[in-house]
Amino acid sequence: MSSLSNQFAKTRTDHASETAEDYVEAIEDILGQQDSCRVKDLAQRMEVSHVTVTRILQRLASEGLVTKEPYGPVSLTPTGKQMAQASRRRHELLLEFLLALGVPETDAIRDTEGMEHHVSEATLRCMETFLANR
Amino acid sequence: MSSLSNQFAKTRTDHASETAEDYVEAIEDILGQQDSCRVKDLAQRMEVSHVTVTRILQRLASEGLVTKEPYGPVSLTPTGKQMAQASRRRHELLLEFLLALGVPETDAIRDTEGMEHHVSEATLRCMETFLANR
DNA sequence: CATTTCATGTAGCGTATGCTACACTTTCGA
DNA sequence: TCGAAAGTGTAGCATACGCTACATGAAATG
Repeated sequence: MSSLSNQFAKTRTDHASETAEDYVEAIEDILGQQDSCRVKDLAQRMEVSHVTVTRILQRLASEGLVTKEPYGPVSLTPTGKQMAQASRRRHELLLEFLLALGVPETDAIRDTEGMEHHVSEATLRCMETFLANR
Repeated sequence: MSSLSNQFAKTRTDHASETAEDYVEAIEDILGQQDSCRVKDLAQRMEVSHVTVTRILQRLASEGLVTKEPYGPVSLTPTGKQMAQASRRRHELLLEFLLALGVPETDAIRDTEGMEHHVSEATLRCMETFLANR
């Protein structure tokens, strides 16, 4: 029961790192489609105002995940890239798993967004096993 | 891709209702174990200060989910009970599913806490089907 | 090259959640 | 029954994220 309570607390203080993961993943994604990632691109993608993006980018920069000059484009640091790729792996694996489970694509995509930050390595491995043996 | 972006936005504004679900579920749980649920019980359970609990309970009361007199115990309204039971169903089903998938109990419990608020009805049904056909 | 337009930055506000410190109620035991 | 202990409330602060409004930089266009 204590692990349960611990998790309640953890969940609540982890929103900042969830946001970090969402952003670095989005940045990597955008950079895979176009040559630069701008505040505007992120604002559109995340459906928030550019102000919110700017502030979050400042925090991510202070955490060493992104680099950005004033009025310049956003890029990922090596640490940021690493986080983005780990996040992406979870994202894609989870989505594939839900689809394999029979979840309609619309729901699977939606659920993946919410769930991806809460899936442990252990669970990911079980999902991989499930996919391999299906 | 737009449903993906929509979900980003939704995820970010849904923390309040996630908290509501956590709390009503915890309250129901506590009331199943003892005759009354106090601020102190919730504070211990959620591992936050009693101040945080008090404030959240005020919000939940204003939303019609709980009732509470000053210095008195907490109880669930019919609406609150309903939310608690729906939340509990998701919780238990998800946990059972993860265990059936082979996830170690410790990880399964932890993951369930984080994921339960992000699992759609569609996915829950698929998990039920999986459990039935295993 | 000037002006308009688009992108970005900053100021300032709101909500939700977290805390410590202090005040007040309730409860319990000497 | 009265004082200490436990529980609860309130004040005030911090962080994260959301916004609008306004200022400024950059880019595009006539």
